Amino acid sequence: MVPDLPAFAMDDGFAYRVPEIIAGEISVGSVVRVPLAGRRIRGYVVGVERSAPDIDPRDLKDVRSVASPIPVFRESMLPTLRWAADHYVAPIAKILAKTGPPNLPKLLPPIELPGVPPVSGPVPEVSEKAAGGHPVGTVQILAGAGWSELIRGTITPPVSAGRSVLVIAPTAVEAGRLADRLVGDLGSRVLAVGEKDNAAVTAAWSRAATQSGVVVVGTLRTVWWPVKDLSMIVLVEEDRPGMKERQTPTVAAGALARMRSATEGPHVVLLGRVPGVHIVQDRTPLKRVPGRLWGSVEMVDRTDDPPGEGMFSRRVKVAITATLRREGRVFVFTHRRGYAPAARCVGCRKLRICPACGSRPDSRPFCPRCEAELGLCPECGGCRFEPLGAAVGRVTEELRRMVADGVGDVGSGRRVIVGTERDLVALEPVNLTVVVDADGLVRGTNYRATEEALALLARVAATVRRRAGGRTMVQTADPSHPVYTALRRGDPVPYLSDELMARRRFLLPPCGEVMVVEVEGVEDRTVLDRVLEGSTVFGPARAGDRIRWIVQGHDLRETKERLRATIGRLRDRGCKVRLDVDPREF
DNA sequence: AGCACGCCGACT
DNA sequence: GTCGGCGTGCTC
Repeated sequence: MVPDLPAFAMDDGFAYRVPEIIAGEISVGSVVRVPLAGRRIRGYVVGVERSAPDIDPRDLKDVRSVASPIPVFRESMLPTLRWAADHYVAPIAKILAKTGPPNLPKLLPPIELPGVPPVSGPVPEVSEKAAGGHPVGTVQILAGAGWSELIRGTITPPVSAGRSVLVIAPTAVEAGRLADRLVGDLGSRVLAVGEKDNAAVTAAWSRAATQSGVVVVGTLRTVWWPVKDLSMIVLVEEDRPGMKERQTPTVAAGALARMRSATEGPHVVLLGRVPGVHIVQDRTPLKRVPGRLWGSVEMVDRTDDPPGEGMFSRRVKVAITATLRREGRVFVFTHRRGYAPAARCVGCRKLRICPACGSRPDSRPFCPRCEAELGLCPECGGCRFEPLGAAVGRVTEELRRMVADGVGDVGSGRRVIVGTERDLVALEPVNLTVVVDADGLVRGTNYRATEEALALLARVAATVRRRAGGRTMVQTADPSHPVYTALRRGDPVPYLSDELMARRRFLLPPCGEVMVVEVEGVEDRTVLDRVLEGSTVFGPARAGDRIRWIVQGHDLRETKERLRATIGRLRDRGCKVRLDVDPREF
């Protein structure tokens, strides 16, 4: 039994005696209540044995009760869960806690499931094998549109064979949208997992754990669920930020799904426009669905512009006004990095201005320039402020000079919409999309900058209505860059192969391992010296209130094992330790 | 995570 | 002399 206490010291767990009366209710994965150090705590059963090998049975304490009528994980999941604890350097209790629902599970009476109308999918051989329970591994589907139909076709054979599937999207909005589309044909088989209502999430979890033939549709959290008869895990755009946990342990849905696939047998089906570089490394089979991955892209070389042209090239300005004249809609994409942040009131959307010095402060309570207390919004008295890319403000201003008041953000209903990455999810298709400064993305300092830029620009280029002759104009000063070549051709794969070669040369992921360690509350910059010996280390360096180390190596398993003890000691001393394994950026 | 046990400084 | 600070260690 592993106590539900987030400390490395609990990893080995403790042995307890199981009283006769509850013996029938206990199995691996049960949540139990046990006495420990003079109090009662919750714990997870990780093994049930006839006798404890190295302890006198008379010294054992009794399990007091079983808290969960359904085990929160299966014995077959334990290798994956242990792997996650090692790989992400997390206490096993923290990992085990992720498998269960937010509240205690409850037994639900089984429901009658509707029939499944037959539909064919893009990878019939994988679907059939999933239906028959014969594992094959991972496949990547490259498709630009119609994702819900593709998923529907892919999951139909296993679901009609009475097996279950898990469909994971990067955001709750996208998962909800997918679930809505699948409900049409699959009805009550679809378990839409929201993010807010804990009772509803618990009910969906309980259903998925006990009744096979269902389709769980949710976000990252569901990748841990002990879905009964799990035959397939579908990951939509596994490389998006939403598919990796932000806090320690920084688990990536894709990595966990692959590990579950290897040990429990479900197939992994990846769906997206631009797969990650690791797809080439792993030789994951690719299935291209007919049709373009994204709309047509036109590069606009800004070095051709006369000086003083402003934010938009002449060609782009002409295209914007022409689109508006034809009653079309325009999306102007910009990004925040490289610009000073500003903030606006969540209530009245007015820009926040410091009453003392007139500067444009961010969301914090004090002015970063003059340190005056900023207080409530002077316009409406609101107390919440959201960061606003200064880029969005400047782009909006410049566009207003061109098209008066037809400019707004997503949801404003205006004909010209200015937005960033986070606005893409809610954006309705447009006739023209403009990328203000693509070079800012491609030339990021991050080792994954170009890969990320291609994936993001592909999503941006997918916002146009293709049938109506829509297109994306990308402003750049470097039009021959390989990312733009891939973008123009509508094919990411050759670029990914080249990028993999470059990574191999520098032992960067996926050809090597990287990990970021951040410690808050220690002054001694040598605390990790001995632990990190043998790996390539960058740092320590200041990162806000923390000290940061970047650790790189061919294989960091031993380093991580040593780190467990050191991190445990640091946390016991009250230091905050953040560990980002396989970081998206460094 | 808690809680006991520990060893040093400021008090009736 | 003791009350109490919270650093180290243990919990079947």
